[in-house]
Amino acid sequence: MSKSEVVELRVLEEGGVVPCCPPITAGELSQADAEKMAAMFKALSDPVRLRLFSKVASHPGGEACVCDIADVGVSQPTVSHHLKKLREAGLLTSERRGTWVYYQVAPSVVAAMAAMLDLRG
Amino acid sequence: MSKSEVVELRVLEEGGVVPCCPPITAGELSQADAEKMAAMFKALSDPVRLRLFSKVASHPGGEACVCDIADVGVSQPTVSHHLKKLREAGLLTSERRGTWVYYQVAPSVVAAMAAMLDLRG
DNA sequence: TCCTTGCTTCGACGTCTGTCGATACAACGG
DNA sequence: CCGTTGTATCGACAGACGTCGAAGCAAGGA
Repeated sequence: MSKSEVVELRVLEEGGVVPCCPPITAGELSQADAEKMAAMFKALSDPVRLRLFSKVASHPGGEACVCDIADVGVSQPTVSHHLKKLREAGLLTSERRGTWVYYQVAPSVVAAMAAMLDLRG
Repeated sequence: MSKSEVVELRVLEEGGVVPCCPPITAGELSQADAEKMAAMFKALSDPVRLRLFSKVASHPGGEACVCDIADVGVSQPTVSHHLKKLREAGLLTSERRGTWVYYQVAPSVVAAMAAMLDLRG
């Protein structure tokens, strides 16, 4: 990474899904699209984050309390750090309910990835 | 990353496609699967690499000479460095023909990504 | 009001990464 | 041969990243 700017991935706009980027095989990516896609892939480029994401995604109801998914082999502050990264990338959303914080997969995230990979069928 | 091991992504075996990992939403990822998938996403987590990959993928014939794709805003050694990373991740293959080196998208890479995202049609 | 539990933030640390210029290597043409 | 052009490797450096323990904040119970 040469820049330290935060590139936020917009896969959701109010009212519906907005594809974040053109398919990766459809032509040369613009600088801006490349940065958006890279931010998304980067968020998934760590084994711990991937496991956290898949734990949330596969949890009944599509959401999970931090305490349900925290057992991924690193300390609790590190789990929190990775969940924050996933939040910032727009892949997860979080909500406090009483004592616990619940994480959900942001809607249409997987569909947005599918669009990038040109798998709209 | 805490470890420095090289995790090689095997999307191709002799004779056919072998899905690298289970779908990301199908259940909790094993440590090993998470590392393989992370390696693939990591290779695509840089804007320069993403642009190089898309240039190769969208080039007529599915392959491109380095000289055709090298204009991505960084120096020639840096381009070479990124192409090497994409090769090591199993996303691109390369072949020297005379003076020039041609890069191709490794077959079934995109399909392997689709399997991860559970988009099997 | 205190203590306990769940989660986040802070500060520090070693390691990995992207970048470059310089240099080396490969293939070809004179 | 030697020079030229295309590509890869080397060595160095600044910045980003993953990790941890310590400390902070939020919510609820005694």
